[in-house]
Amino acid sequence: MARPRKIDQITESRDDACEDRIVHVDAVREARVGMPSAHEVASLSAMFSILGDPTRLRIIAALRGREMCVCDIAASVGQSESAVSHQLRVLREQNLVRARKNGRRRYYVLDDEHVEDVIRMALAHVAHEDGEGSVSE
Amino acid sequence: MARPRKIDQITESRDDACEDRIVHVDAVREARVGMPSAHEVASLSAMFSILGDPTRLRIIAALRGREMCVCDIAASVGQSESAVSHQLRVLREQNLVRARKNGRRRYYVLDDEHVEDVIRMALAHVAHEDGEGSVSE
DNA sequence: GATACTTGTGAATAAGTATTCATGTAACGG
DNA sequence: CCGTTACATGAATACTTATTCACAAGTATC
Repeated sequence: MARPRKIDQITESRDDACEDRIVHVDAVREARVGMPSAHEVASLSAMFSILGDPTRLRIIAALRGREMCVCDIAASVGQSESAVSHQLRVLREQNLVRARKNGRRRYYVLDDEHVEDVIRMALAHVAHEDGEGSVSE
Repeated sequence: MARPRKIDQITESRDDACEDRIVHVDAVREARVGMPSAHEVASLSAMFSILGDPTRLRIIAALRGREMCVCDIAASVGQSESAVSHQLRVLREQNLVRARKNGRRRYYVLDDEHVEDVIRMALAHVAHEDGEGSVSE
């Protein structure tokens, strides 16, 4: 009925808490052993959440191999400069982009070489899915 | 002040719309050329959104190399079976997991070899970030 | 068939979030 | 200075979403 909490609490592995019902004890144990740490899960989900927004994804895509000022980014992704600026702050806080100041412009560049790899791999994934025809069914 | 729309409209590239101000015309053109298609952006962001939830991420992590029934997944990720069932439906609809029915149990497996790769790469990224000490500052 | 068990699902709801508007601030030009 | 440009930021708000509760549906067991 409610939604009491979201983050911060579920990052616990609950090894000590009551485990409602377990059918395959060994499978659960293995799953728990192989489970990324709470910190890793938090970092990963934070990163994926950031990439999960179309505007941010476009911003990152636009910045591949290029530095751009805010208004050009806005034009590239088709959003207002204010909206882009808000999202750039999110990306900045996660160290995904970095800004260089030149006059009154601010030129943004990607600050994370791994993110490009992840997106490239995910793009390949999407292309493969489409080719296989198993994307939306 | 408002937030009139979110998806479905911003997926347009707006090549025809008014582009507020453009400083570096060539950079914007290049960015637009290199921009993934609206369909790709939508698919990518949908996939990243799914991975952006800690519970779903844990579910996927638990299912790596293993098939599990719902109650064991719930015990592994530390959530109620209902919550897990809801999330499994999301994962099912995106063809990330697949269910096998056996008696009254339902055994889930990963249905996407690429997702594991993406997560593995992202994990490496997080580990690297931590080592560099540039994750939360 | 009745009952217990496992999972799916719908409604409710609280928390989260992305955009817009308005405004602030720094940099440059007059 | 004063206005303009380029960007940042705070508040407002509409939209999204993850969990919980209650219950339904299917299955095995008695």
